[in-house]
Amino acid sequence: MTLPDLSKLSPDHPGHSQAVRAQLRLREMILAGELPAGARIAELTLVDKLGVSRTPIRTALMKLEQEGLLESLANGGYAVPTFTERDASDAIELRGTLEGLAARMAAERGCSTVVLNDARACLDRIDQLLAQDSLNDEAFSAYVAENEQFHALLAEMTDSEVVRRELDRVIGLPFASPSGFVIAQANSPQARDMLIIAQDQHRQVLSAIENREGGRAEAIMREHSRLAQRNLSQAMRSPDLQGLSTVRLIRRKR
Amino acid sequence: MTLPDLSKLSPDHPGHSQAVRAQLRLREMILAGELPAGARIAELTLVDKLGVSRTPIRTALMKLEQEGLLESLANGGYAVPTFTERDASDAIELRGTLEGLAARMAAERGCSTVVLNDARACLDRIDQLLAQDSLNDEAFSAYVAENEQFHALLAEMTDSEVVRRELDRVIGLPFASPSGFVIAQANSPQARDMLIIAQDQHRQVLSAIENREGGRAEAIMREHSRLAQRNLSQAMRSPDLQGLSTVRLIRRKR
DNA sequence: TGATGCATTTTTGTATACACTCGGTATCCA
DNA sequence: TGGATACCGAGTGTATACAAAAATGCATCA
Repeated sequence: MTLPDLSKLSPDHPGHSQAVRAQLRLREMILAGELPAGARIAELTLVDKLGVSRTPIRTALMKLEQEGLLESLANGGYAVPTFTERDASDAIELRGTLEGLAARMAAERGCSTVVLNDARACLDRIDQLLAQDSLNDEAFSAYVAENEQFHALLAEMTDSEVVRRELDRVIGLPFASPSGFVIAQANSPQARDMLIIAQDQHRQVLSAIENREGGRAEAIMREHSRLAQRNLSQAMRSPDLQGLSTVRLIRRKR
Repeated sequence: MTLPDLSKLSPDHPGHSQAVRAQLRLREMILAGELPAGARIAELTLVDKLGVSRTPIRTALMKLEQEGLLESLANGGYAVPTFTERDASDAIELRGTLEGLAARMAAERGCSTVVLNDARACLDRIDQLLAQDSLNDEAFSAYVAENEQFHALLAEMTDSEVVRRELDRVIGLPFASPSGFVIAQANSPQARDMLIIAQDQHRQVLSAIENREGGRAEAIMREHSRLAQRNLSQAMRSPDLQGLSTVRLIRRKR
């Protein structure tokens, strides 16, 4: 499979403020490896590279630090952190734990039928996508979108602003995204099988929530995140996936 | 018991940057209820109140938003959010879940003997404090400090930067602090008993970690957070604690 | 009387100049 | 030659002026 084209160079993200545009551009630059990992990032160099003044750049840097894509240095300033495979693994485990909490809370407290219906519809669409025995790039992108949608709906089901916010935040962490590494094995022999398993877990967690089985719902979501762990480990070991932007950020052995 | 004096008005927090000082001052103002909940906060009014320019105020506002003490409005600007008792409860549950994760990871992966020794020493100091049958204010403050220290050490035990950062963040959330509501029942009849129970859980989780009993460690920390839930519920129902800054932020019924 | 459009004002977004701190280097003195 | 000090530059912290956008109020018209 040809990897999806991630080379939207310098998209201007119109309609946003300078600060947001700077944030988006910077994120792309970091993910693309354009900024040397570990090296200090001077605001003034970014003024040249991005063509905006220091003020929006400063806000963008602060936002990216809170996203975990930059680390703040002792004497002010920021640097691109170096990530280990373990960092990525921990981020996934963290997400799994919080999604487990969300699922349990949804089950115990109950959640509105409208969200449940949305979730069911979302899973139906995934079923349709998986009906074909091999996924083309287009179907695969659609799967990724629907998958993230389902996980977002799960966060909504908690009916807790605190948990929802935190879950959104953690999903935004580097490597923690629910579909961060599924791309790693897009149409390999086992690829579709993995997606089938994931989808079954989706169905099961939804049924657990509907039946008010809190413990079961939590356990399923935790186990569900192990799929991402497997994908991560596979991506790290597959030579032809080393070019992947997400994978490239991870340094083997600190 | 006389409630601890929280009226350090306008401390200048020397040695910090203007931005940090503004952040600290603003936090105090919010906790003290000086800023009307729900109302929009204009930067210019803060320029007058704090005597610094807009730039450090902006950074302070962003930091406080990420702390959960401010919410950002759709068209820019910030407002003091209104919290419900359920928000506070959710924050505590969230902390319990993450501390459970931390304890389990510490148990499963093992952690350095130095941190374990620090933790043991910390618990010994708590034991000493609890040896007296009634705690004066001083001893009580010391307890709060040691308690937070133990929880901080727990975060360190994970040996995972990702989880440690997230846990630190969640502990900073409004109402989520491990000793957020213990103050609520400082020297009531059951007060010391509660602390005794909490301390026993501290001991048990440490032993679980040492014995590599991940599941047990996790369960203990989750249950441990229920003590905070009980304190919260008690604080909300006790009329003479309504003046407490932490409690005052919570609106009954949204 | 109600709604709509415009003008005014308030508030945030952006650019930039200045201040201050921290490293590095070169120079001077012992 | 070694060490200490002074100077210089790079970079962040802060203040402020200006631009743009949004909210407000008023007046006018249907």
